[in-house]
Amino acid sequence: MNIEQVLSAQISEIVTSLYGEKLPEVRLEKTNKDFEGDFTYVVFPLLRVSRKNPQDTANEIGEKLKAVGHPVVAYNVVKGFLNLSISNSVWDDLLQTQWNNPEYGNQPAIQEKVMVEYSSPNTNKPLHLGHVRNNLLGFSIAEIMKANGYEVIKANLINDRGIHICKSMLAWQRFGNGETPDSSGLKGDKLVGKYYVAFDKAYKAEVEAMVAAGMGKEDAENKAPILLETQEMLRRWEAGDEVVLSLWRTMNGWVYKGFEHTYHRLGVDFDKYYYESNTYTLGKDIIVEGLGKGVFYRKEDQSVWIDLTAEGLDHKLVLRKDGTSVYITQDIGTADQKYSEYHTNRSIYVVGNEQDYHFKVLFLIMQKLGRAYAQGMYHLSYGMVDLPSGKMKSREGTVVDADDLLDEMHETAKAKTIELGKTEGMQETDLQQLYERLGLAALKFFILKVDPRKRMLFNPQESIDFQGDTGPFVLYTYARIRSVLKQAPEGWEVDGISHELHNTERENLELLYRYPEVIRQACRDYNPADIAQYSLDLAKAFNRVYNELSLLKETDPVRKANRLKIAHFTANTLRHACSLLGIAVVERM
RNA sequence: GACCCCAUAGCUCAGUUGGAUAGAGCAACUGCCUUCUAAGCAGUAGGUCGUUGGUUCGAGUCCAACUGGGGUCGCCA
Repeated sequence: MNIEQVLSAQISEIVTSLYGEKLPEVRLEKTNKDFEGDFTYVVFPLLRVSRKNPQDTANEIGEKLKAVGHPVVAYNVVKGFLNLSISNSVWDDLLQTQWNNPEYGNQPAIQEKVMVEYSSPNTNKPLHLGHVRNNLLGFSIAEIMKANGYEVIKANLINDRGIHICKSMLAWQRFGNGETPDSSGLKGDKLVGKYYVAFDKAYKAEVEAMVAAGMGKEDAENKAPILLETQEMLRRWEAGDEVVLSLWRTMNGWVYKGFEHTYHRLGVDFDKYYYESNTYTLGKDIIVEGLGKGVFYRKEDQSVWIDLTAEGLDHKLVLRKDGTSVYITQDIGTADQKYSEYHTNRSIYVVGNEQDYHFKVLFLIMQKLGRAYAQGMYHLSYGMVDLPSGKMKSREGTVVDADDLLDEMHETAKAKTIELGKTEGMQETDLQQLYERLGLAALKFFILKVDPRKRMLFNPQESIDFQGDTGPFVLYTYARIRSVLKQAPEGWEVDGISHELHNTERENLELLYRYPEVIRQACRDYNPADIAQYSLDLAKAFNRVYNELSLLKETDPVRKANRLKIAHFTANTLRHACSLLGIAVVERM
């Protein structure tokens, strides 16, 4: 039972005895910084039963709480706010039992499995900043769920087939002259992306020529020879044409190699890969099942639909008139497949908010089909990363390439580090690792500290900060603590009776105390930003301690030991929080 | 046209289930390194929380309308 629960129970009991009314729940808040106290109880809602003014009501409760003896040692009342000060022994107890616990914050294992599907790239172009946000969110959510006791399966559903890949393939056939990643030195995904752009260029030229020759624009867009040829290529792919399949395998192979490189550098990984070339036929049998159950209906043209007007949505096509599947057909089939393989209690889809409607429909369909697991499906819908000029568009080249960005971050980290000149005597390999980790930390923090649901702005003209509320700041605080601890003399960990805590120490401990709840909250909200914001608060709190008080030079051995324990505890927690964000700490910077 | 999301300081973002005088960082300005890492700390300045109503002891937070931005809307994924 934590302190809030103890307090809530005490208050509940006091209120019942004073006013004879049982409270549904007692809500405590963290006391505002400008007031004395640790927790605040707002008494306004109580006035109805206390029949006294706010001051008297609060005083009455405060007096009784204090009389209990623990944990409240003092209180004050401002208007209707009852501010409670908690005994130092609470913080001391936390410190002595947890300061050296590297697992602090982790929740006990629960018997629940969750699949987190993220990344899910198309294989016709390289990854850009939008994918980076997806990857970082997916990875972080997976880590957060693990810390909350879930068994997590990270899945990547690769969109490896379809008209867009055929576009790259056709353009390569036509303009590529046999170019390969080896022959050109280009990363595989970049090479394929290059031909995707080449296709678009050739296509636009054809359309333009046809329009100039007098054809209507829409007509031209549908009848451009290069497009017709691409559609023919897709038909041959579906028919199992070995020539097409072989080219498809080769080019996808290049892309996977390129992706693997970027994933590895980003530090994300997967337990399970799904390929749409395998899953795109799934779901048709479920459509039949749904027709039998009356969930779907068939139109005269043989296409199959679901009527969701009762749910405030629309009619939605689930199978084309020619019997081929659409996007949602696959997702219906894949959902069943995932469940039959893993029997997950929850399934999280990390996908952009442009697909909000799609997932709303998908989840409804699974429910109507009577799938019990539908209850645990969740769409982690995140906003786009916009540029000052607007949306990123691959075809138009207005994208921030993931690899380029990572290189840039590395170089910036290097320049800043050299400028500060604190890395004397470090090995070259260690320095390279430092630059890479710093650059990644800056990027990851920049992305993860904002609410996933909101769209965010990235300005390539302004480099991502290394100062202020940033990843490097958190790493700096960690490295600073490590540096101090390295210099601490042997045997500093003396035990002793608790003493009066300095304000900054107390605030540091209060934050440490909150960490497990932050982890639970981040899981409830599916929001890594909770962790990021918290780690900033914690780092700031420690830096205040550091600036106001001596650690190594403290003469009182017990105070010194406790202060170093706070430092150690903070470092552990920062490292833990960083790991949930996919950020690796550095021992020195 | 219908539906969904968003709007907080010059910029980028926080703001717990409705609570006290709306907070950080960046940019600007002022202090603090012959003492544990100054990628830090302390401070100054910067706000009609898009607008107008409503709900109530209390609204940045909830409701409605409006304005502005983004997204989606039967055969791309």
